[in-house]
Amino acid sequence: MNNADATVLDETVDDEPMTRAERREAQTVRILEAAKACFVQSGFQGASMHDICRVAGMSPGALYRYFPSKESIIEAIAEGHRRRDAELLAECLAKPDIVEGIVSALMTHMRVTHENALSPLFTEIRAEALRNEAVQNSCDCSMRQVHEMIFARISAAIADGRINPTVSVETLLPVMVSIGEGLVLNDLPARGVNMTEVETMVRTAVTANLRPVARKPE
Amino acid sequence: MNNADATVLDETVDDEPMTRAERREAQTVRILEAAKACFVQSGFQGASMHDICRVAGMSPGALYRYFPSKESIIEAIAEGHRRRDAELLAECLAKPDIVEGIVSALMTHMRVTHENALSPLFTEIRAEALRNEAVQNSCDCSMRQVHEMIFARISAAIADGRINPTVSVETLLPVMVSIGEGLVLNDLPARGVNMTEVETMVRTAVTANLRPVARKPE
DNA sequence: AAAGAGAGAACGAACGTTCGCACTCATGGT
DNA sequence: ACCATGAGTGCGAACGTTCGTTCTCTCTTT
Repeated sequence: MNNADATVLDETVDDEPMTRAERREAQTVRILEAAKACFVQSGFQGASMHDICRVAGMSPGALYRYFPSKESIIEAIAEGHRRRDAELLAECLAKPDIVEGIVSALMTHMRVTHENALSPLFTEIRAEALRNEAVQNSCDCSMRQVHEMIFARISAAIADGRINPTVSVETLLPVMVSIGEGLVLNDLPARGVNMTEVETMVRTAVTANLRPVARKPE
Repeated sequence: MNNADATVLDETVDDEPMTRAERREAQTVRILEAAKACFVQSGFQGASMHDICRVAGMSPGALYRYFPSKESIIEAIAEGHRRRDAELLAECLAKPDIVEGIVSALMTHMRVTHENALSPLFTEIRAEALRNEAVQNSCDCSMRQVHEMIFARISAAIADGRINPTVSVETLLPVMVSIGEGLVLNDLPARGVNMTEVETMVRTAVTANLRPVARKPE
């Protein structure tokens, strides 16, 4: 937080009165958004509570009514991140064709991350997970969910003879997830890479490794 | 640096006398190794100079004779990392077959990173690059070198008709580098993933996207 | 004697957090 | 319909701690 962006988060001026609970929820979101902005700019350890207070437009005393510590804010952000990721993935994997499901999961993840400029936050969370146990658990949980979802679909496809992968599922899964992480972290759209071509590459790679078996129409 | 590992870096007891320059070099290395250990455990921002001093077995006054600031230590580490990566890559890419060159570059990078437990440090450097300009430059420089090396080889192979890639080189490069980063960051060997199978997957994916053209023996 | 290397107390700044106090507002007894 | 009440909310100074760094002094080497 080097620069003096004392400008506060967009002050949504709504005259309509809020209940206590509504206001509380709104303030919580406000703090989390401010914290995300600060963490992206300075890192979890580099951003100070005073920074977050300034961006959120409230005093330390007020902020501490909503979160008991800096760490609890970090955990809330990591957890929110995890939840959204899981939802997104489940949606994409719902496609009937498994290759298309995986390709769309990868591409959508990249697109959404880029559109919301989440790649730095993701990088930060990944580093923090190395030493913060709560964040670590959040990441592990996320990873486990992803694995379970894809594992179920791939195992079924293998059993049905719809695909004939080059290697075992135990290898297939972590490698594909790692590749996805690499693609997301690098924020290729921001670097002007042609996303249509990326999709071609991804589809080619996934297809080559899953080796879908041609099925005759019933 | 929560735990009280006052134990100092392995005190290499060498009785043979050293020249001033030799001792200076040895102390510099000693500090860098201590710093790496602290940074891996607590992050660049989380590790304190006192932590580094304790692990290096010297006082703050002594340490500051070698590095003018904490940031200069971080920069030295990032730069050293970059240099070693570039050397390693150049070595692997020297293989005559371009597919095998890329595959071995990826696999070697993963193996070396795992053997030296560098994945956490790499994660840390990547996060720090988001806000530290010097580290950012170091990473950019590394990335540029990698791109140039692979670009030269791929372009030549295309011009010779030895490969016929699915997409343009401009997409091929960043995607392959991103995938490599994802694989390295995730430290698959540490998670018990079968590296032979990983190699199969990587080779399949690279081959499918580069599409080497079969050549008749001359 | 001059310069290099090391020790460790000490510095000001900044950190996460707490405290005391003022204000707001939903609520229930009248 | 009213206002007394108490919990909810906000402020900002202040706390104790820890941070990166500096200083002064003492040895060691040339």
